[in-house]
Amino acid sequence: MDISRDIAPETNRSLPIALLRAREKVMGPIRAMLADVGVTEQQWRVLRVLAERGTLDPTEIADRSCLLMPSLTRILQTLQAKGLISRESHPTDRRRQLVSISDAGRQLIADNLKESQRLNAWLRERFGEDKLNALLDLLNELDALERDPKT
Amino acid sequence: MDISRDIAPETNRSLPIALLRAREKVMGPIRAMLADVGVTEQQWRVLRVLAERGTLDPTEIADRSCLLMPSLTRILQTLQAKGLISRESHPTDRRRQLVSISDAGRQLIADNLKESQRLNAWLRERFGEDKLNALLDLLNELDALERDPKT
DNA sequence: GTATTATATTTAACTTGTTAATTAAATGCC
DNA sequence: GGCATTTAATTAACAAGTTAAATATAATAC
Repeated sequence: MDISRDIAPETNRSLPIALLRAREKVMGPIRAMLADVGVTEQQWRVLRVLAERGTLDPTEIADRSCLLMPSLTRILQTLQAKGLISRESHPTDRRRQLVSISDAGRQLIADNLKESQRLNAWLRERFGEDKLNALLDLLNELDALERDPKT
Repeated sequence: MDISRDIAPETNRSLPIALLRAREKVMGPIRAMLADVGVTEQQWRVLRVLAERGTLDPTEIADRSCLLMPSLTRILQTLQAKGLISRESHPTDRRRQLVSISDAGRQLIADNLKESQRLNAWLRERFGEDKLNALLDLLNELDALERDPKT
């Protein structure tokens, strides 16, 4: 019973693995940069979303930064303890919160924005602008597929 | 000081986020399938690598399944406790181990292979064979870039 | 042969991912 | 109003990701 020939794609033809490897390739240098500042990749994502969109409630932050709520809960606690965000309760709906980035948070982003852009530029140059755009288009298109493969 | 205009790509143009979302789209159904069997996505990757390549040492398993050694250590312990793999020490190098999939492990793969292939087929059909291949090519090409953007 | 260096694996400590359960507040229905 | 139903956020429990340090064995240098 040799199962090896029945097994689906080789790892470099396996989409999940290929996505994982590609992500690691791109994130490695960014993680290294952030480690020097003492924030994780996920904390950085949250800060950037808040800097981009302003005050948001946790549900929208989770959506935009691709984090699940339980993870976000912990991350917001950490960021607040570090003084990088502030939270207040929603004026009319007491279940919700309003989260804002602090001046220190904005400063942290400003301090690392240039290096972040440099890494992006390196990728664009090394990989090619056209290929990068093609890749992003394909990924977004994939993400836009309807959800349920059972139907 | 409005930082929002300086901030790099929108999230749907951010490669790390796009890779994350795409991966979640692809892995969601697979994870659901595996949850029914009681193995995680990572445990499934390890089992498949062992089924494909036969007996391997942990270092090579880690490389092929895209796991870091500390994670793999824990996963191998779990898989052994479940009786899905067996381990013996290397005959000449006592630092190393030799890991093999067990009959139960092979059976688990056999039991889920068809559904796994069905999910792959769904993706190929829904997304398009050509696009899928183009995506895999781009991802592999990205992964093949030299590592260090500092140079 | 012994000391040094390198390699394979594990452990530790902390953060996040994931699913399920819980709490608290709002909404809808009668 | 009172009660079931939704919704926002948190907590709990366990698996995995990540970095650094520890352990054990091999290989190398002298």
